[in-house]
Amino acid sequence: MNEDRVDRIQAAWQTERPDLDVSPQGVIGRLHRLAAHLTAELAVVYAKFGLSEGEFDVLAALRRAGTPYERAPGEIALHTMVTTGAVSKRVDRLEQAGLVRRMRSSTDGRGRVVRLTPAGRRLIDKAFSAHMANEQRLLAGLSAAQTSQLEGLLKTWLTDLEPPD
Amino acid sequence: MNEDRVDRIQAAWQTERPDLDVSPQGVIGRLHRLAAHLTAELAVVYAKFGLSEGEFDVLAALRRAGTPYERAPGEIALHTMVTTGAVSKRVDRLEQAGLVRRMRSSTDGRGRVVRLTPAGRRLIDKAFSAHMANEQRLLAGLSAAQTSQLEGLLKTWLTDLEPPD
DNA sequence: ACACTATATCTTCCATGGAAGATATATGCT
DNA sequence: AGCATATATCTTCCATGGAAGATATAGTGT
Repeated sequence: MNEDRVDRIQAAWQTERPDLDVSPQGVIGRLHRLAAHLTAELAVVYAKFGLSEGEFDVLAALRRAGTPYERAPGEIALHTMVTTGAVSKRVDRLEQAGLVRRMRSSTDGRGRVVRLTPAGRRLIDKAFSAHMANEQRLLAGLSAAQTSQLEGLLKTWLTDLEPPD
Repeated sequence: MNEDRVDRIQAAWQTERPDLDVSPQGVIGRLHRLAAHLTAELAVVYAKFGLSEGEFDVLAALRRAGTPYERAPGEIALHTMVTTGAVSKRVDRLEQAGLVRRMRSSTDGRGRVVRLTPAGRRLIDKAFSAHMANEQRLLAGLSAAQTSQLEGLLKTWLTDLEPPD
């Protein structure tokens, strides 16, 4: 197969540090570059709906919770892999934009609940459809067989790194 | 195979948006989660050497350039996938720490050259060895065959998304 | 040589998120 | 009940990086 940027990086290390086995970079380096490119491509679509990646993630987490489209901030933090401080600020911005509302938890005085407004629901539904179309496009370079093989390998690895619950 | 977090997210979307094909998330969602976990794990090792990820990347780019371990800031920006503004600040910090020096380019009055100091060279050599050991560890959950299959698929995809030079 | 445009780097301003502290409420123990 | 500890969220401070403007120098056409 043709040489890509990661191959060139590996070749350079091979020359400079022949004592090391740099083969892990073949996987980890490429995964990082892919993630960076994908993130940038996905953000283009979020921006069409006036959203940043973080805001999109929060709306998506609320939307897929199902009616009444609400979750506690701590729960959102877990789903979106950021701290509760970050969630707090994202929710501030979304609330400002009228896409979510903050309410007191009915069961825990310390708790709050973030709920999608009707406008938030409409926006995330449109944005998510466009998001999926975008992801399809980004995967178009792989055949169905390659995609499913890749999915299996990523799942195996992720399960290893991210123990169940 | 067992259900992981991404499966659960997909199942939720399937229920909420049965009109959409959310299969791309099986690959893209997992890739993002993996990248996030790996980034965090790798940063632990950088920190042992007093480095952030960005600083490590700059030192690594200089180190693998070979003697005399120097590159122009713009070149570093390309290699590390950040803007020249970010490189400028990273180099500020590294220079402050005595790990690199900035010099005028001998061939272009506009250009500067960033060069590893002997201390920088020593540090990145130690840090990079530890980094590789860490990457080996993170890949330990996959067999050699799985790793090489995964590498092939990622390379195919990356080549599609990141056209050669 | 001069003017215009292009390029390399740096600077400034802003957005975002993490870490740790602050606050309010819950829970458990005596 | 009362007190200590735990928990949920928010706030504050700081680090980092992007975008666009500022500066210096190159290159190009006349």
